[in-house]
Amino acid sequence: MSLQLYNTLSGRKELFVPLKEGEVRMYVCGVTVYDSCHIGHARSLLTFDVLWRYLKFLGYHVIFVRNFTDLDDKIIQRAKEEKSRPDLIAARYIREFYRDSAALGLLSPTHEPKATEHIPEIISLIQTLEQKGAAYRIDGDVFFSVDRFPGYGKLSRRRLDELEAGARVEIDERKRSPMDFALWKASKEGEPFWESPWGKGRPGWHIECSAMSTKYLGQPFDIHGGGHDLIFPHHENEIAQSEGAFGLPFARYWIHNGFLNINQEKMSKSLGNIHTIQEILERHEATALRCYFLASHYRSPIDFSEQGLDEAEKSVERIHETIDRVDRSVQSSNGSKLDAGVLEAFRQEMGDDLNTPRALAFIFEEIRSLNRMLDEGRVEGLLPRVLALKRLGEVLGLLQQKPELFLSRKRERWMRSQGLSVEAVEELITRRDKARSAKQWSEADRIRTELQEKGITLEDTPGGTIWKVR
RNA sequence: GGCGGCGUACCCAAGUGGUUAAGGGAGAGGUCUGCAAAACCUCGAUGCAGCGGUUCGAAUCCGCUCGCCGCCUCCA
Repeated sequence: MSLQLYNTLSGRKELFVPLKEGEVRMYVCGVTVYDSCHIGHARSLLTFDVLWRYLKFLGYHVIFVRNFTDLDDKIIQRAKEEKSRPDLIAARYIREFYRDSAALGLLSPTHEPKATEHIPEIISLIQTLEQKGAAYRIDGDVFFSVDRFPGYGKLSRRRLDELEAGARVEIDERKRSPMDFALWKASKEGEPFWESPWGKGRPGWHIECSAMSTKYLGQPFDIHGGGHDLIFPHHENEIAQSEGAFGLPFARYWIHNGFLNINQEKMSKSLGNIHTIQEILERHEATALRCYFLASHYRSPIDFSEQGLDEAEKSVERIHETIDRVDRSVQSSNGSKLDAGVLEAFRQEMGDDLNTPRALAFIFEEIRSLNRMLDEGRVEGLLPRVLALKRLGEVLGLLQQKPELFLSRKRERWMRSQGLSVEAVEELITRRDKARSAKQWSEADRIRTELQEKGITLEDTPGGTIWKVR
């Protein structure tokens, strides 16, 4: 089954064919480490985590690079505010990033380069641009000259004259053209700096991605991704730098995830509507957040809501419940094959520009079908389908933990928040069981009601009474 | 001003020319159960912002109108 991906560069879905057969080289813009990551970052991270997992599922060897921007104005600003140092600020938020990343269940990329560790490559790239006449220096600054790159604007579909007409940014009068951007910035007193042919300074924002992507992936490489907001100017500038320097295409497929809004507004510090990943994961399972995002197409904007997250949590719980039910009732035998039809149906949906909502819909159809088989006691042919389903769950990152672990974590969080103890609950259940055996239904129901008021639901199954929260 | 996107049931959300408009959550009825819960079954949009048009046929294409949003500035 083929994979079609929407390429921002062409503005349409294209058949994905990697440059080198069987191998995919992919670069995604990571975060600037000046503050905690929020759920908008989470959406982008999860989008490309799923793309990576899916490419591997298709059998590709994937080299995945995601950078850290560990030096820029915002980090310097933050350091000043805290009377700290930029490198310490960056180190702190990189640590936080790794913690969030683990909590979200992200697979680690092949490489996670930092801008500060690639200064020689950056300097060398700027020198190449200077030699080509695409860059010019003013005092200790070096700028890219957009007029020297005829393709400027091809990614964001803008023309230079339109950009200039609409430019609202305060223009640095020294620049030759208003859209020229900094490749290298002379450092001011007290700012971090590196020695360079242009004096003490530091890289501009865009140049690091050009330097690092090419170092690890070569040029051209297959996929370049990031948030929708990066199309202009960041990715446009990356193209200008890399193609301007080497005269080769830069990245072949440009993939951008849609934005996440809060109450139809962008998340921003000034609006005070930022939800950090950490904050959300205190109240919800990471799997629920993942499922919530997967229920929308990655390019569509999402208007974030906790209600939506609650609904997603219920639906993902159903997947876990079903698989747990299968695990409890069907003898697993080794050597079982994965059901080819299930895998193929999944590829069909995902192959259409990662249509995860449809892939998810298919999974729920399978869930219903499997439950019916179990209800009816028809277990022949069930195992291959369950194994295939588990595989799909892994590719989407939904089934990273065993179902019983998902259920018990949810239970623990509830018990902790309500100040309940497992022993007390199980004691009550034992008493109810005794009452039930004696057919003392009113006493049994009284205990069940008591537990229900504490958010605990009982299920009397043939194998005994099990309990769930909320 | 320029460029782009969106408006589908109570809520979320697929579907971009052709049999009965996915899926999830909520709701109603039923099977099962001591009663429940879970699971399963059934039922929920003669209609896809509105109005015109093209077509044998449109949620899907075209035009207009209304409403909402993003980018053009640091931003996932």
